[in-house]
Amino acid sequence: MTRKPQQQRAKATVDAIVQAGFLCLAKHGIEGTTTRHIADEAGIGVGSLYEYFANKQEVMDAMYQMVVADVVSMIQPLTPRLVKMEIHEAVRTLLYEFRELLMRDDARYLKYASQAVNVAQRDNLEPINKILNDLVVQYVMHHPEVMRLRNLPVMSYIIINGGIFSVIRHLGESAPMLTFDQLAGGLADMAKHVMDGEMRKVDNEQ
Amino acid sequence: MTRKPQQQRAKATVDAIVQAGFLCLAKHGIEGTTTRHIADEAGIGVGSLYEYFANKQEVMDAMYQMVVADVVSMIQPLTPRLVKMEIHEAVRTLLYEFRELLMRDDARYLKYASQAVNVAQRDNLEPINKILNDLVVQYVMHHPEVMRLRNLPVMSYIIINGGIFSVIRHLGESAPMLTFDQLAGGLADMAKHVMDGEMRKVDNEQ
DNA sequence: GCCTTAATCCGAATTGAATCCGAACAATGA
DNA sequence: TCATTGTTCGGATTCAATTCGGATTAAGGC
Repeated sequence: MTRKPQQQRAKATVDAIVQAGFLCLAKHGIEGTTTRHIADEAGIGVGSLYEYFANKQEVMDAMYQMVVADVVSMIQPLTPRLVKMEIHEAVRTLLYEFRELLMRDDARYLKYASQAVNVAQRDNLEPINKILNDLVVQYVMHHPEVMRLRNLPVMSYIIINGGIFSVIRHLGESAPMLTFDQLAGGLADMAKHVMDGEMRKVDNEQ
Repeated sequence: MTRKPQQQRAKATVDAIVQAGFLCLAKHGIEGTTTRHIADEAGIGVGSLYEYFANKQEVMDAMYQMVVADVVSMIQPLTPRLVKMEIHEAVRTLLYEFRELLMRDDARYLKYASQAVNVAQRDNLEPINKILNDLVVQYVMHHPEVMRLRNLPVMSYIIINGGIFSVIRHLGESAPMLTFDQLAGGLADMAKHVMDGEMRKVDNEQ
């Protein structure tokens, strides 16, 4: 029966468990992490873990809550500054803060996020990346005007990764805020805008 | 000791196991799927499963291979048509084909992909989505000219989801093809291009 | 300070799923 | 047909997650 920690030492125990969770995840990976690992790392007995968490998953959930809370409280105080910036600068600033947060404490949040978001890292999205890159290359060959613009690699990387993730996430949503048509149209528009925009940038520099 | 299937019936067994894997995943979710489930669904004994797969993970890997192979062989024959299209049309076409593939056979690939790509669906990225949406709203209030353009929701959705995923994926890569600066700059450029492009579209319609 | 009670901690015992293994059952081919 | 090799099977084993009952410790009233 899981209970709420009331005394000070119990709060410390709960916290130690969550911290140990991050450490173990970093050390052993998500599969290799056992409740005994976590308990040992936290310096407590296995039984104590189950006083406050119904099961291992709840420990993971608590870790997740912590990540989310930290992301939110990273963005919140940043908002007033961000909204006054140019869009370009705002995005960059936010991204660098995000990276800083992920890398903090020996990248513990990043390690968690990598495991949580993306299991298929064991091997490779490589074949898919490859064929999509081939597609881009061939596309460029058929549209010579595109060849002028640089950071094509960057833009493809983002659109490809972002596209795959958005689509999978969207199709899996139970109550999507968007229709698939909107999403697909949006991605298409985005690709077009990026191409036009980059092209224009090149023109202006000439 | 895992072996290669040599006789016809053994090949059928291997195939049945992989197929059963997809069915069980759809039925019980990734956690709820046991080797016995898979074996039962495939109409074989548990032991047989271990003749061809060293462990449960290898079954999952085989499923993954199959998804990847099918994605590749979906794109390959499509390429000649795609490269002749306008970028906008090409992206849309590709996305619709991708969806069709994911939805095929009672969405078996989608169910796999959702589980594989995104564990944290149990609860919510909600807090993060919310704060980011708030950020967008406040941003718009400070930049009234932006207010004119519609499908802001679509564009935010894509940039936010795509951005989060790209960054996590990139930071986790052992041999990244891009620097973080390039990625961040690319995402920022992209946001700018989209804003400019959408704005221009609205202007033209007036 | 002492006692009562609830909170906390513990780790051996239980449970159940993953994996192993050796016997039984087909196929091949001589 | 027999020998050999491939295949299937499900009970036995292993190992991690979870439970449970008792030991230990803090808190508060007297």
